[in-house]
Amino acid sequence: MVLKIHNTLSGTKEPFAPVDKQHVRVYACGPTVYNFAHIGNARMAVANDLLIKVLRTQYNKVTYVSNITDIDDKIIDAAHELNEPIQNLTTKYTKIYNEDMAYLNVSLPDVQPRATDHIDEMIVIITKLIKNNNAYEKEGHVLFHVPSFSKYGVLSKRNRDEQIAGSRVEVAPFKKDPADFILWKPSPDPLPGWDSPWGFGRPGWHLECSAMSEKTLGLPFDIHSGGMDLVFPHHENEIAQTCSLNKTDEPKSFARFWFHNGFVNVEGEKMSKSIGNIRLVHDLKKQFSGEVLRLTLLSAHYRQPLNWTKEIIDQNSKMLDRFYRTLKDLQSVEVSSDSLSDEIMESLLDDLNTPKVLAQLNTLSNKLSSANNDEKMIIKNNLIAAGRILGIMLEDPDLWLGYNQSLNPQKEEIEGLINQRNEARRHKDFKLADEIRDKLKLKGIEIEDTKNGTIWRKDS
RNA sequence: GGCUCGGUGGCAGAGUGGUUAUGUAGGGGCCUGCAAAGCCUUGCACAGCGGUUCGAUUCCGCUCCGAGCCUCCA
Repeated sequence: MVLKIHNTLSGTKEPFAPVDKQHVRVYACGPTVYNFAHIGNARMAVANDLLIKVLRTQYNKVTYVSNITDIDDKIIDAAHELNEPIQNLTTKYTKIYNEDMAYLNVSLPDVQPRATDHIDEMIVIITKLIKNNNAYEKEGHVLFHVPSFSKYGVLSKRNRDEQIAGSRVEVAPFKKDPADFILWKPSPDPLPGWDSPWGFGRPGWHLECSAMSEKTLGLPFDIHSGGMDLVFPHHENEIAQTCSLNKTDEPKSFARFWFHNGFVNVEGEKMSKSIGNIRLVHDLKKQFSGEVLRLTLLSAHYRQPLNWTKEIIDQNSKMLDRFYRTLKDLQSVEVSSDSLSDEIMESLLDDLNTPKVLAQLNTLSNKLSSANNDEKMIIKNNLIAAGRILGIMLEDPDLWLGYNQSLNPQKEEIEGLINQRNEARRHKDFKLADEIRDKLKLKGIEIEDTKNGTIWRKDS
């Protein structure tokens, strides 16, 4: 079985082969920390987390780097508005980002470099780019000269001249070419900055990833990832910088695979501040469990757009409950291995086809009622093994489903009522029995009469 | 205007040149005093028009529709 990944560079699904089989290296463009993470940020984190977990089933050593952008004009603006020091803001939101992602069962990257810790490296890169005639200084700015890189546009498959024709971008007067982008810009007082050969200033956004990816992983590395929208211009510019720096026009000398996840829409519309429909993980946490949110993110293929609605959250919540119920029914079954069936593994390896995996798990789960012991073991093994990679079904089934409320403060009262009801049922006083059941229902308690007696759970 | 990617059943969402995706919602039934949970069963589909083919939802072309990017953006 071979892992296949859609490579934006070729526009096709390709068999994955690492540069170094002993050490797979992945870099994902992480968040700009000036606010709470939204569900779109989460999709990127979850997609990459899944990619890494799948890679780890195939390779012994995988290093996952995902940066924190902690210097940026949006951050400066936010800090100014809140009248808060920039560092307080970025430290705070970095911490919250990591907490929110942990809630979604996203593992922390192996390395999480910060842009502001790599200013020196960036200055070195700029100096070299100027020396190589790929960049120039003008009015305190340093710009990358796009025509100096012949392969500009390979990733996003854009023809520069055609773009410019229909472009509505206002071109800064100091640009030699309209497509030239900023490597360094001046920071007039009181804006934050660093001393450089071009004066006090701060780096352009694209530069940090070129600096940090090379420093943390070395070149070329295997997979460079991020959200769809980063393809142009961010990743295109990174390619131009890093390749020019190393005097090559071969994009694969930077990263072999480019992995991009699709967008999350909300109720059919793009998330945006003006519409006011941004869904923050911070808020969703109050209403939904991490596993439900994560499963919902995985319910569509990572490259497809995902329409975030209450309905799909509910659907996935039900699916997850069913999986847990299957696991509950299998509690007494011993697991002998933790291996995933070839079929399901194949789906994961096929460009992370999570909807297909979920369908397979459902099919498997549906076989429970007619399964013999061996088959039950297989069902359980697969659910658990798949859950570990997908980041779901990690809780205790009884607790998840609301059973086993030994710590519920109303436990005695509830069980008292259940005893009263069963007493009434014995006397065939079904009117009273149903009244008691309704009363429990109002308390959020659902009861089930099984052949082993009445059991109860907290209704979610 | 340019580039890219899509249009699958009420909804969500995979996939395939000829055979049930799967979930959810709906219909019918079993179980139950009635429920709950579970089980069984059953509708409902591949945007349109051409072409290739013995056969296309699947390949090709065109049309229509939608989304993203071209400007900060996950």
